[in-house]
Amino acid sequence: MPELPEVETTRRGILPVLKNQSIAQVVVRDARLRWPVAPDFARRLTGQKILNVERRAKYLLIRLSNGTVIWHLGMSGSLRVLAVGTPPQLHDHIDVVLGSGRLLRFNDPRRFGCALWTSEDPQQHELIAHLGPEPLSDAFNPAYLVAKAKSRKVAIKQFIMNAEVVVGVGNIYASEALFRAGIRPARMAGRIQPDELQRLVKAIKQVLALAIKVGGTTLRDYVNANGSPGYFRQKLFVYERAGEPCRKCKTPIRHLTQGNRSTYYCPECQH
DNA sequence: ATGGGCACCTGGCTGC
DNA sequence: TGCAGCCAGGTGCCCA
Repeated sequence: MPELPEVETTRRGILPVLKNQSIAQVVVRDARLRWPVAPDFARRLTGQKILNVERRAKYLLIRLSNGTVIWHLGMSGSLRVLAVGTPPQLHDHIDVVLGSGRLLRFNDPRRFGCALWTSEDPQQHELIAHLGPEPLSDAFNPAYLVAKAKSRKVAIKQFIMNAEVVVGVGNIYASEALFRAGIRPARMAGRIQPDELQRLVKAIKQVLALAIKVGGTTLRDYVNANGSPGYFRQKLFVYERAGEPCRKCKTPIRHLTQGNRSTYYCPECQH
């Protein structure tokens, strides 16, 4: 479910609630996530103070006085803030109960998410250390992307979805950014001209920044920390719009499959 | 090194 | 009404 804007929206929602709180209790109802929740997860967290909530790629980093929780929402996960005593529902796998009388509740129907405690520097964690630059940072710039794309034969859409190239660009925003940049998603990355890649860098930054501004995209079940949906769906130009008229030129939007994922583009606006 | 395909899992929708 | 088949915001891993 969540791409970078949804994870960032979640981070901003939970940060003020979690910051400087102590963890009174942790309830793990189902440990069968992508990687099983460690048997000592609850014990490691209980009694710790939450110092900050950061984000790297689509991972939330919950900084505690004794370490860090690396939390990923997978395809269908969400973190919500609720009052202690709120009855758990189906797929509510983990509760982090705070001293304030509120709790952080993790719901994840498909269980592709994970929650890992580490005492080490999370930036050095094997899931995080090898990741490419943050899309909204200066390190992600045209010169970088041009160098990175050189002689790469993968389709540009799969290329920008590769977290080693740039993090945080998922299936929705990859199609949307390519539309905004006017680039066809199936073209080989290494054959895209520098000026086009420059437009693409700009488009990725713009689309992600705008999506964060409006709270992300809710297609089916994404909700933020307050249980509210995101409003970027209204601003989608191509995603899930196959057959519908392009918002710029009225040409029907096309669909294709790349790497087992759906891609959408306008045959008139993208070359 | 690179690219491609599959696996993990549940639920919602479609069409027979 | 029931059910098989297909699809879904991610990403690690295995194979050529």
